[in-house]
Amino acid sequence: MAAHMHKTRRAPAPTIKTLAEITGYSIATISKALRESPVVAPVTRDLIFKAARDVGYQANARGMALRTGKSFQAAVLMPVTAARDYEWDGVEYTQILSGVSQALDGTDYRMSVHVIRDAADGAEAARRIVDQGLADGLIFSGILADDPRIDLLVDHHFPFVSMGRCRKDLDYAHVDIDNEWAAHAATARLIAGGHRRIALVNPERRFSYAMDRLDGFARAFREAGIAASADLIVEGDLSTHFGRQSVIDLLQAAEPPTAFVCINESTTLGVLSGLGSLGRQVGVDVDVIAYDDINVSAYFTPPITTFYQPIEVLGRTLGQFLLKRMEGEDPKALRQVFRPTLIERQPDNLGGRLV
Amino acid sequence: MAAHMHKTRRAPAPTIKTLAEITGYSIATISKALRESPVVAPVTRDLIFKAARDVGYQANARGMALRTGKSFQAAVLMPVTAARDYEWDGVEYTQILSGVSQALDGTDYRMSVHVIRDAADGAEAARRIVDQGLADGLIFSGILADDPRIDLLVDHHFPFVSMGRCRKDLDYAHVDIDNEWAAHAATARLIAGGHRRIALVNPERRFSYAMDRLDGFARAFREAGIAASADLIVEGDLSTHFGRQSVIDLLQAAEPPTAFVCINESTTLGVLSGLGSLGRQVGVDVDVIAYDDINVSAYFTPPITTFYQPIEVLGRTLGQFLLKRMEGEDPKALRQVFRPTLIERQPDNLGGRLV
DNA sequence: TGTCAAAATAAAAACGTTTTTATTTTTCTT
DNA sequence: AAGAAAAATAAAAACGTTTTTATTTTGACA
Repeated sequence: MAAHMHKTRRAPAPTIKTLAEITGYSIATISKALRESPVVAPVTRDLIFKAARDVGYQANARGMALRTGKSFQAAVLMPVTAARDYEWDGVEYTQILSGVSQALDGTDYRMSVHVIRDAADGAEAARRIVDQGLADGLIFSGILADDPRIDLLVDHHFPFVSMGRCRKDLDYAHVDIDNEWAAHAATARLIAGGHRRIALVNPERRFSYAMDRLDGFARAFREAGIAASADLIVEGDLSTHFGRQSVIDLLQAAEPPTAFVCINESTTLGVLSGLGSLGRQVGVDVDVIAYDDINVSAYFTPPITTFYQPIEVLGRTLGQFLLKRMEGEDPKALRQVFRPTLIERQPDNLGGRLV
Repeated sequence: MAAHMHKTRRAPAPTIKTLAEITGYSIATISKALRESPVVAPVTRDLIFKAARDVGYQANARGMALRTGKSFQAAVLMPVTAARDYEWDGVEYTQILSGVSQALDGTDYRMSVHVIRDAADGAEAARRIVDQGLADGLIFSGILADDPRIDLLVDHHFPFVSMGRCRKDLDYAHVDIDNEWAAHAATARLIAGGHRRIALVNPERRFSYAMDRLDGFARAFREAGIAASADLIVEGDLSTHFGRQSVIDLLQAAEPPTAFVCINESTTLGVLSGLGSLGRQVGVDVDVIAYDDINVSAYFTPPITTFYQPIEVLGRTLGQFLLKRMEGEDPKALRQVFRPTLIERQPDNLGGRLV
């Protein structure tokens, strides 16, 4: 029967103009009322709010964006190096994004994610975001000892929060792990357990936190009055592959390590894999202590003692700080350095058992 | 000396108006020229392009957005269930985002990520994105057998690509893993190796792909003319914790399983952890076969035989399909189902060894 | 009750585009 | 060389806001 059922035309979304027609006020008044400007009379404000609720008014983000010059986007740079076969990469970013998103929840800001492949790519992305106003604020990690992004953003007064600190004396908002402290604590623990030949599986030195860890590692030896096993420091990307290969290489040295300090859950898995393939048993032949941010070490075989700091918390703090920065808060007030907590998991009889 | 060094005022970014002034053409012509409209003379087009290049003109996304009604955002719903202590969660999303981002690279679209906590949250996010025009297209996963998001989006003619298929007969763009096939192949392999008591660690049935796997699992038994070990099917979230607990529960049954089919790398790690803690050796006491999308199983101890499909490829396809959908391409033409490839890693002597 | 200040609201401009419509210029035809 | 058609360009309007400026209304005071 119904000859040609044409699609139900959806009513166009109401705008402030709609509200103006409904209430009889001008669009200027509507706008001010909705933004709770004190110049509009309380009674009309309430009236307008009611009308807005009735028709289900939602401010048009594009109109606001054009007028205000803001984008209402909080950008996050997500590093993914993933060459083929290195795909367990950046897995902790899920948690970071989750944390940032939680902080942004209920605000007008959305989270946009920019995947970057390396440091140069990251610098370029930051530049583009600033130049084109792609976002109102920026969050990023993998801070280099001398990071061009930080210089750029500070210079442009662009709101940002970095996860990690660079090694320059600049004022900027940041969240970080106390890497020096953690590396020191881990190393000192192994030294106290009798280890002398301790390997450090570390990121490349251009990363700021790689330096921090080297510092902590060295301090532990210094405080114990022993020469650091500097020849057992390996540096590379944070892949599982790298962890595995490092173990295989290190263990065929003349004086092989009796213990390992690992950088993150990804390399730790690689280290365990390497040890397993060489038939070495963790907690018997060798000790491993790691840093973990996604609480996965409990499931390794065997479970590994770690310094644990849930990275989602950092993500949340990053988001909160960024919101404040975007509102103009002084970056000096927006700094937080977390100390991970030790979680003992091995049947850990570190105390003269080995060596 | 320099008394009061005032900040160098950055020149305002050039607009089409700037270009109009420089070239002497009207803004209408500038706009059309930049968009390569055929109505503008080639010679003036070139002239305008040159001017644009010279002054470093970048189209203002906000102006375009307002005028066109588009947002130039491709939204991705990222599920993060992460209760405390279940934090190795959704780790494959890094790769998905990476893939989507690759596809979007070089286009005008940016990727915005919306974190969702559960199915209801996801439905709400989809609704908000559609209603408020937060994005021009949507990508999401974790498809339910009867997924409200798909109904909503199809109904609104909103461009989207789902990772996974729902169990309703609707036309929509999607990318999927052939879960039925993979579950069948894994189960059949174990049956051929002599296993009869095979456990399936599966997601909850409301997920479409959980059903697909059940189908494949059942088919393998049916084809072998054996009754399926239906009592060994466990269903839960995809956490490592669940994998571990499932093993512990299953192995104290009257007739425990001699093999496990695992759903993803996260549960697999849990299963291995559970087996390890019970002193069972994979490849000796019990066989495990898994599905892996981030290529991490090679590093488990022992390495696990898996059906592997790099999920970044799916991400890339999702992004490519979405672009096409947003350009109006027929969803019927945008479907792809991937079959993972078997990677044998165990010293796998499946062939009458057990049982 | 008339004047003036304060309060409330309205009008208009602007943000940077795209698109529709109008105008001018060029080219072709005869 | 005139006229018409086609090509090229310009003008103007619109997208939905916010903000600045202008106008009207109200209230206080004498």
